[in-house]
Amino acid sequence: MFFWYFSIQIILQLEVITLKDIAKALNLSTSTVSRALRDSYEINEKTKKLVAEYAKKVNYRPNPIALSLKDNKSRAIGVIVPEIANNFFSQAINGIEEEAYSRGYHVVICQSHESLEREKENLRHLFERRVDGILISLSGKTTDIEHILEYSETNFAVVFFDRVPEADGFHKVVADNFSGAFAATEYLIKQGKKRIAHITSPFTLSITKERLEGYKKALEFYGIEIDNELIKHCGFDPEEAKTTINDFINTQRPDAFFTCSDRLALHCYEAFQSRKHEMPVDTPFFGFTNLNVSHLFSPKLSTVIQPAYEMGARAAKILLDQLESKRKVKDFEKIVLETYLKIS
Amino acid sequence: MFFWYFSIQIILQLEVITLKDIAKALNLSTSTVSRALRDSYEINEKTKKLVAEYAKKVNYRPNPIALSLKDNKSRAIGVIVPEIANNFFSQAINGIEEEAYSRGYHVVICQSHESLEREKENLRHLFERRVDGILISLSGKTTDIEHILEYSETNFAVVFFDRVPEADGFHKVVADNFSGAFAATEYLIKQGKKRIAHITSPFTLSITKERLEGYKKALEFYGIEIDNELIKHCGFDPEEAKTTINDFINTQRPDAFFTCSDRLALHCYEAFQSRKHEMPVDTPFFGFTNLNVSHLFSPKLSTVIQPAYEMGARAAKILLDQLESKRKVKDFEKIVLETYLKIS
DNA sequence: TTAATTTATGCAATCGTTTTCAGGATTTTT
DNA sequence: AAAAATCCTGAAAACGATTGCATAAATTAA
Repeated sequence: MFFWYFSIQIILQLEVITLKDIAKALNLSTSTVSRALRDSYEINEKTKKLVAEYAKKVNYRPNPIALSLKDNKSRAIGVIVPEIANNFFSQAINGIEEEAYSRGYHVVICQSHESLEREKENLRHLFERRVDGILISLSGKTTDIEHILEYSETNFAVVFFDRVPEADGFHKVVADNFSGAFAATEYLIKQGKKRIAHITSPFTLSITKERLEGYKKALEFYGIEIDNELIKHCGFDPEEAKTTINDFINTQRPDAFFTCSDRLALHCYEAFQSRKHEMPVDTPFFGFTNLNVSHLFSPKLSTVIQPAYEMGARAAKILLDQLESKRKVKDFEKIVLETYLKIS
Repeated sequence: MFFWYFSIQIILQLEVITLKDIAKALNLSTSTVSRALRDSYEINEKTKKLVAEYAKKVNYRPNPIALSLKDNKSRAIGVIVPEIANNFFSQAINGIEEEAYSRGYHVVICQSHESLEREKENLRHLFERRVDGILISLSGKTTDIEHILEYSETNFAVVFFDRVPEADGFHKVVADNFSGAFAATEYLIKQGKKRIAHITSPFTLSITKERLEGYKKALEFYGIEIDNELIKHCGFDPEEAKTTINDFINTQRPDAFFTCSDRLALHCYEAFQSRKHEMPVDTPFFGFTNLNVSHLFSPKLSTVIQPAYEMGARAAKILLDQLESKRKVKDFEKIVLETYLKIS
């Protein structure tokens, strides 16, 4: 008896109601029901009310797939980031999801794992799945955006964030990498450091150049000569990066570190640990990362924090606004968000 | 001239080809084309070849939305986790995505932010969007699974991972929390510690109970009396947790910490830092976390590592196998994966 | 040669929704 | 009272793919 009641309840809950069901129940046509629900002026108030009440009662929800097919929109957006297991990107994704879900969009997340091939695959995948647009932060191996241009026409809007291409004609949301790097370097200089290492990513990335520029300008501003030997670009292969950094520390003996990413900060720490006895314990580290545990590190890791959540939310907003605007956007925005220092 | 050429190229690339287009071009009907592409025995080999070649030439891809509408499947699965900005979960998601994408499924990720309300919203959202099934790790506030039962009938498979409900009748993939906690506690005991604090989550979570059990059994095994004052359950409000932990350290003066999550480990560290002068520098910390930077902490943080990637991949595999199997699954698996210690 | 069979293809319905067009019923205008 | 305008409503096509059924053509059997 009890079980029977339980089953019935489940079935009622699960029954997926269509327009046709409502039409049949109320002895109307599907078109009338459809119009009534969208509050069309053509439909009698009484009918509207009847339909609305019944729809509510049976918990009617339009089938999003049917809608997608109809108007060739999926109400889903794609996100391509290098790694999800990275605080900066996962925070950015939080921002993206918040904006997207609140506007009724789905978010499909892909990872390029710093590979151009994977990035291309992701793009194809998302395109074939008919997402309405994408948000992308370029992989470390991406040197041009031919593969993105292919898709970036009508119906398929693209917004770049964080790691953006040089080309004009796109919406972009970035952090003020120059100022962040300047401030970090300035801080280290004011600590009395003279041989500040800058360990950074390959030149292909926009952020690399901007941060390097900030580093250099700060040195220049404080009258410290730029020593190119103290600037090290590291690729994405972990083993290679480790060796590079080890050699670097061995030969250069910097008195402070300014690194460009989580990844590189960690490599530096490891190299540092393994030669701890040879180096001052209070060697300051500065990183361009959103690690939320940096203050627990030893030696302390100070960081340039980027407003990751906001970056994601802004980028998503721009994308969705563009998708929902009738006319094609002609003036492309580049939004630059402030960074701030977290001194540990 | 150059520009014109450029535009044409773009248009060719973007043209979305449908069966109808192919049919028209080859003077066949859509049904013939459809059957030819699916290699039906009814179609002449020559026709098949013709169609296949043309389809390839114009880069035909079936519209997944049309397919979804047809057979009432979206080939998308939903994932609900408490937070994405947590190494354990982002690694698990990596595993899920790998498995799902390789089998042609989309993954839609939602965060419950440890809130039952959000978890319900996520479920509704995913259900309305017609995902074929979900993978879920329960929020910290979830005490029963009524809201999931509602959906867990035909066409909507559910697999739990990590934080699972007690109820039978579901697929579950978990870590061996008991053994992990036992091993961690054992390690601390062998370090000569007697007053090992266990800071853990609310009792609602499966992992809380299992880890607590491991902790207790280890103490028991080594003949140390269990002091309930050394076991502290902490809710999810950060401020409250901080105060609780501060008071706890103040009154209990433990000589080692074993925490149940990233979150709690960090709170402990902060409390510890603020009373550093009163406590031994070599106080050992052990955490149940997948933080990949734990060895850089000071004091060192040893961790019980869960095979997050594998957990995600296995859970996804079970879900997809179930979705693709004709008959309804009757025997539910519970997979328990080994943990291992990372001593720092 | 005619009937039976096989082979190859097309028509039309289906999935759930929106929307154009057409028309019946009622009301207003002349 | 007839014509015009207004108000409601429904049939049907469309989105892109699959599939049961019908049928024309070609082949084989009688």
